[in-house]
Amino acid sequence: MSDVELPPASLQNLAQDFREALRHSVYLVRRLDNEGELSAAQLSTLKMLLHDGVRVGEIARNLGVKVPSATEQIIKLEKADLVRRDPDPDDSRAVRVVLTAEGRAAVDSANERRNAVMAKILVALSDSERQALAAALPVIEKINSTVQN
Amino acid sequence: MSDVELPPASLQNLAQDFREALRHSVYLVRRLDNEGELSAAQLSTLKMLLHDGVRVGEIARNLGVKVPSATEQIIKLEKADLVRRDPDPDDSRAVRVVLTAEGRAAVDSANERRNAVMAKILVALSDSERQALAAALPVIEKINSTVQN
DNA sequence: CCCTAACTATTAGGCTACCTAACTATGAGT
DNA sequence: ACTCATAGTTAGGTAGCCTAATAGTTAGGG
Repeated sequence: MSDVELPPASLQNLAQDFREALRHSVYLVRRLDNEGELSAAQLSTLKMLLHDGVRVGEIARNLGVKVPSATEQIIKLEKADLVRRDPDPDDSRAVRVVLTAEGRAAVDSANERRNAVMAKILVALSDSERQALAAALPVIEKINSTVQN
Repeated sequence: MSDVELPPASLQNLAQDFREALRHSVYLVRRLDNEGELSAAQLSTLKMLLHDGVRVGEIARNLGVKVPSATEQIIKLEKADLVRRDPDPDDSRAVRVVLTAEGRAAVDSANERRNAVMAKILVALSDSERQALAAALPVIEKINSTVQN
């Protein structure tokens, strides 16, 4: 390989360290997940629906899963009366998934519970640590958005 | 609830935003996972073994899973000749899991592949973005370490 | 028009990785 | 030596993802 354009070692290190942090974060997410009445996948799905009337395909795309996986989650949520599947008035192939009142309440409650757990962790950090974290979040989201495919 | 000790709204927001970032990162991790010959769980398990002779219970604890889940992974890795299970000389209930030469090679190769993918993403960031990310990683790891339960 | 190609969603079947409960074997304390 | 705790495995179950196959709908070209 050429030595032009070769990313500096620091980039490799950053990649390594970031990957490691993400790996460990998986355990954190898992922990958070036990905290709730809703699974992570279910909560994520419900969150998509806060803007009413979303199609299955759009949900799948936003969640980074295939359409059948989204359908599966939606069916579970429907059985729990958290969502409803309405026909799309404009396209009868499509389905508009909407939150029920219970669904909306469930999102709020699950969100609060999980935020509380997370806040309890964050409160142990110093101001500068919280600042560093806050400053990095947009970057992380930018990175995440590159995966949107 | 009392209004003393109540965390400021910014803490709630940070918790919210961080959770959201983690949620999206799951998709990134999934993407990275398809990049490798080893699954994330397998690679994580192998990584534990870079310090030779680790017990099953310790692996489980480090991976944040229960012992049977660790056993399951180890058996798969053993079938693939990536690890070996040796009796513990000091405690014959215990098992010392050690990497084989192939296992060590597999870790290195999978790591490189994944780092390369990640580096390709990171190279698109600006210097200050990379700095912000780098500055936050220790904080994130600190947060992660609080979960070690 | 209508026929084909593209698209939306569901169903069917399969895999991985996790869990709990029950078991085996060994170790350690009294 | 008996009991209780500890290390690991086995058995059985669940969630969440996938691909392939299917049904129904739309849209565009002859």
